[in-house]
Amino acid sequence: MSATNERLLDAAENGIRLSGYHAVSFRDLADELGIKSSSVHYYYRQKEDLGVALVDRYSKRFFADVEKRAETAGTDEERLRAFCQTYRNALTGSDRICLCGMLGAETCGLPKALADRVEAFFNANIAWISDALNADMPADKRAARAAQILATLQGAMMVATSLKKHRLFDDIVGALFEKPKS
Amino acid sequence: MSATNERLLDAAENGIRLSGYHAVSFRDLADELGIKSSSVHYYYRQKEDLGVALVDRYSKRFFADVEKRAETAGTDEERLRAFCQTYRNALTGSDRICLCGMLGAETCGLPKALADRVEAFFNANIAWISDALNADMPADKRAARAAQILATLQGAMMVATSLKKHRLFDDIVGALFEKPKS
DNA sequence: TGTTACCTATCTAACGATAGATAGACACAA
DNA sequence: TTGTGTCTATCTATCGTTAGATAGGTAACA
Repeated sequence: MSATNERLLDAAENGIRLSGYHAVSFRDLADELGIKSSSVHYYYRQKEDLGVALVDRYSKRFFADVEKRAETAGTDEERLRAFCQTYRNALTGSDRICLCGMLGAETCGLPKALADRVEAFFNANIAWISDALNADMPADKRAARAAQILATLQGAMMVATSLKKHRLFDDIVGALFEKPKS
Repeated sequence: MSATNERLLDAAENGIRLSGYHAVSFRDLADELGIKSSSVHYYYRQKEDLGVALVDRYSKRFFADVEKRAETAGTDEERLRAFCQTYRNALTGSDRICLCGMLGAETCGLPKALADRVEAFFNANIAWISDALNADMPADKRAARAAQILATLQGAMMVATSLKKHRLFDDIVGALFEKPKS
């Protein structure tokens, strides 16, 4: 992949994570890179293609990061914390919500191929978390708990950036791990 | 407020909750109502004004519904459940995520006046939930727990609609109230 | 009563800006 | 010479927005 292509994906990812799919235009991306918008079409024939490539790269990087962090984790809870840390890093490293969080909200207004990738990302998230949950939890409860963790992470990013209080993300996710007083 | 004005707000709210602020145009709204886009400008000079009016109406209706449901609630937990029920009804009654959930994700791409209203909506949410939380919880933990509940609700709407599994919302929110096994 | 003035709600028509997209030429490197 | 990457130039469609006309209703006034 060429350097320009990579810069293109970077710019598009930033823009979408900040303001949404429909708020990002080929012209803006081209201007940011110092090229012409027709050159953007050279890399991605349609905007939809750019979106799909974006989610693919994002998803690949995301799970690579999760796996890397989970490698050194001993317990189930440590694996879960590693997962949440990937989200946290995505937020605090860029002040932007998850790419798929944004696209997930916009689902109904997206090209089908793009919406399908986002759906796949979420399903993979839930599958990963389910695996990390304590095995003595019944299977159906594991799925619900996994979905809850995913929803909390996504919602926490959205609320925290919207309120411009990034610490809120930590507070929210921290409460997720709190042991109930016995 | 005239009937046309009301239909206008309805159409705009539906569109934004489905696909986002930038995906909704005055022309589309006008077409849906069977009027001209210039007539939309008669009611709202700028798109920003329409957005602000939309959040104001949404917020007013939202808290009216919450209060109505909470009226008959005896315990703190019942009040909280009433709050969540308002969200659930917004989702299942329309297959759309929260208006402010969508706008919150798009915050960085919105006119400031609009982003401010969304922020105010979330702050009011957190304040309401905090009040409903058990008073013997320390104040700072109440705020974190309130933010967590809000984030979970918002995230649950997004994930559930994105995966087209609306039952998932109930599973997620249900897990929020689950008593830990002692 | 008749007239004048304003208000409401809509229209036609157009503005400049921007959207996504395409065709074809050019330069350069393998 | 073939492919890669970028350009110029352009297209059609749509964006938010504005100006100005029109018709009907209401209210004040002579």
